[in-house]
Amino acid sequence: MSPKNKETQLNQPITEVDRIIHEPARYLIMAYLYVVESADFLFLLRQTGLTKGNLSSHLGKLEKAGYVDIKKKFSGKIPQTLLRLTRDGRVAFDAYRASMKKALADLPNGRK
Amino acid sequence: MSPKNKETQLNQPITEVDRIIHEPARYLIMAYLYVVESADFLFLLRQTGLTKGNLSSHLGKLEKAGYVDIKKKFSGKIPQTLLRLTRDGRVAFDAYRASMKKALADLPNGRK
DNA sequence: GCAAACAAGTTTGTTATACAAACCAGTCTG
DNA sequence: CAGACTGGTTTGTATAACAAACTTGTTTGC
Repeated sequence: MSPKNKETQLNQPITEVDRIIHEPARYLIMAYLYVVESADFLFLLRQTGLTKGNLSSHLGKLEKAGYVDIKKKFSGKIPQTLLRLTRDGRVAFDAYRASMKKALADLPNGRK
Repeated sequence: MSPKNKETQLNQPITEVDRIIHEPARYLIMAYLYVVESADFLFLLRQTGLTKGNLSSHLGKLEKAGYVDIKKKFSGKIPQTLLRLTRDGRVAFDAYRASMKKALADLPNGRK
């Protein structure tokens, strides 16, 4: 009924993973903000390859989660949206990466 | 307009990640099948902590993706559902883990 | 021997999500 | 000054995850 090894019990950090960051598009956005500190909408648009609508809505979610700070300015007469990771965002991103690494590591090998 | 570092260009393996496996519940299911080779529905139910409905539907998706093989038997008079990873499933799982590890590694450090 | 409880799942319904397409306000250009 | 372009936001749709309700059959209590 049960498998041979009744003791099998995996660590399950993956079930508690931060869903906000787990979404690949948002991971990517956060990864960019993580390394560049601050960027504008169009930079992220180009780099991530997302559509504008998508980028906008993911940024909205990240803002709502408190992970990014959105500031709207004018650069001359042109509106410009400036994005940066908040401290919380940086912390959450580090935590996500650590927890995923842990989930991905240490799996017994199983059999072929 | 753009951030200071115009060269910034991350590897973006994360955008091509296998969405079937990326879902934590399914990752967990596959991880169990990966190590135990074969298990029944109730074993997975207990181990994963998913509800029956959820487990059933995730298994359905994994089957449709060709990642798990579902066999229904009777154990005496009691119906029993036997699950195992297919070869494709094992390969995909390995690939997913490799690709996520890569995405999680090598991020420049950014600034505080 | 039949009613109620249980086993092993599946189906259904709700809520949320990702995504692209359409839209919009304002600016620049020929 | 008409049309194209910038820099986005809003809207619509299809999928998804999840829990709750249901189903088919079996076992147990009375």
